[in-house]
Amino acid sequence: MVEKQRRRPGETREKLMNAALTLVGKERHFASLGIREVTRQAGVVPTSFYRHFRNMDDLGLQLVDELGLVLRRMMREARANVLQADKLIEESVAIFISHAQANRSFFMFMAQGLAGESRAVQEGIRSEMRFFASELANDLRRLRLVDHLTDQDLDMTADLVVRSVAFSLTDLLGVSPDDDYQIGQIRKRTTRFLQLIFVGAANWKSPG
Amino acid sequence: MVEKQRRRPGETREKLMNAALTLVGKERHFASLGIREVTRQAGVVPTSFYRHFRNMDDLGLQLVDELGLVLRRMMREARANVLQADKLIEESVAIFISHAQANRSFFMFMAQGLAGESRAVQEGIRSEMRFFASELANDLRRLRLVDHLTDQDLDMTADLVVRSVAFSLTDLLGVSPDDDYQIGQIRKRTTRFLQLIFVGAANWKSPG
DNA sequence: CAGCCCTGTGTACATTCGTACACATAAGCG
DNA sequence: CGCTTATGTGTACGAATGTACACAGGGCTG
Repeated sequence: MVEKQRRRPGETREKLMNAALTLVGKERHFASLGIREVTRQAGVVPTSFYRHFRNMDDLGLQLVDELGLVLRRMMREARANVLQADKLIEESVAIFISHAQANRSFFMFMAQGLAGESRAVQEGIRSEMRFFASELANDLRRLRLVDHLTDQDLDMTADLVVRSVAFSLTDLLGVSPDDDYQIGQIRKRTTRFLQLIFVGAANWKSPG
Repeated sequence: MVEKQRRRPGETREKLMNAALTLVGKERHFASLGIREVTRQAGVVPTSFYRHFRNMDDLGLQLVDELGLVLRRMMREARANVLQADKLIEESVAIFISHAQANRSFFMFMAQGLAGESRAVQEGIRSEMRFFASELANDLRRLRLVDHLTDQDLDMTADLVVRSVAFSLTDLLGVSPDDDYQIGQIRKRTTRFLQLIFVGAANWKSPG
């Protein structure tokens, strides 16, 4: 009797994933979310959840996949906008921060997941970061800014860069999105971190 | 009628805090722990919880305080054992890893708390890290290894070091405590990160 | 058009949760 | 000794949770 029109396929699934992200965006930790809570936020009946996910961990894994897309978009934009090596670091950090602001919940989920309770999610996020670092290493190789480094040392440098930026996430997500002053401070600090790392790379001599 | 002998004061409180840590050590996330769960693990009736803590966040805050003690102990040991600057980094990293292994649950709690859901716990852990970084900066100043840096740049360097080491935590806590090979890899990688940072610091010229 | 699958709903239930309350015992203190 | 305070236990209950099951309707394929 209740008339339901057919919605776009996968709509509820999206609603559920967005609901989880929304809750994460509201200071809630993903590990503490429940199925009922998420479906409530999504405006859907609890049992609908099982049509798309086996449990919350499963939903988390699918969020990691989407996170990968977000990161790739960010990488593409950075590649397009950072043309000359001059302001490379400043611009990259700025792009990162702007993406982190625009996808706050996603990045919160990422920061949480690094020490989350699902081993699979943890490994998924770690893997995304590794991929990101290896792409960064490729870009650096291509730009020939640090020509004297071995591949291995370049990988290490890229890894350290990605970690430092990722850690800045926890700073960024700890302040209000409107607090431009604090965000500017974080941007400056992150930039200096990366500059310090690159100075290190420029003067690095492989051990042995 | 049930005869209870008086235990050491604060014993139950310790049991509860240890119970929470134990659960965190078992891949559980602190944010997902419940009062009943913790009291069950502690072998105590649920209502006892309220004799010592207002809620789980409160317990978390008190754990942060204890975490401070653990960190201070580690710092003291590092200061005592790292006498000559020669192997400073290697030894410090080794001491860190050994402490992280010995207090695995504590450090897991710390890694989780950085992106946890209680703002107060988050801020507490961040504050411990700031303190740690400032102590490290003092030590570096005292050792006069990086004499040309301004105080501000030295603080930045120490901050980056602490962050890098903290991030290594998530690596470390992701592998089995018995997997000596992987742990060795993490130790080497962390060591090289710090070396890279110090090379950067040694060649750093303050902007402006 | 008939049938099936996919997706969403409603109901149901045992389990778990947080917490309130009353009570018991031991310690400290006058 | 008697009183207060701190700490622990037992019972209780309303609310929330995960999930099982039966059902409904639209879309696709035959």
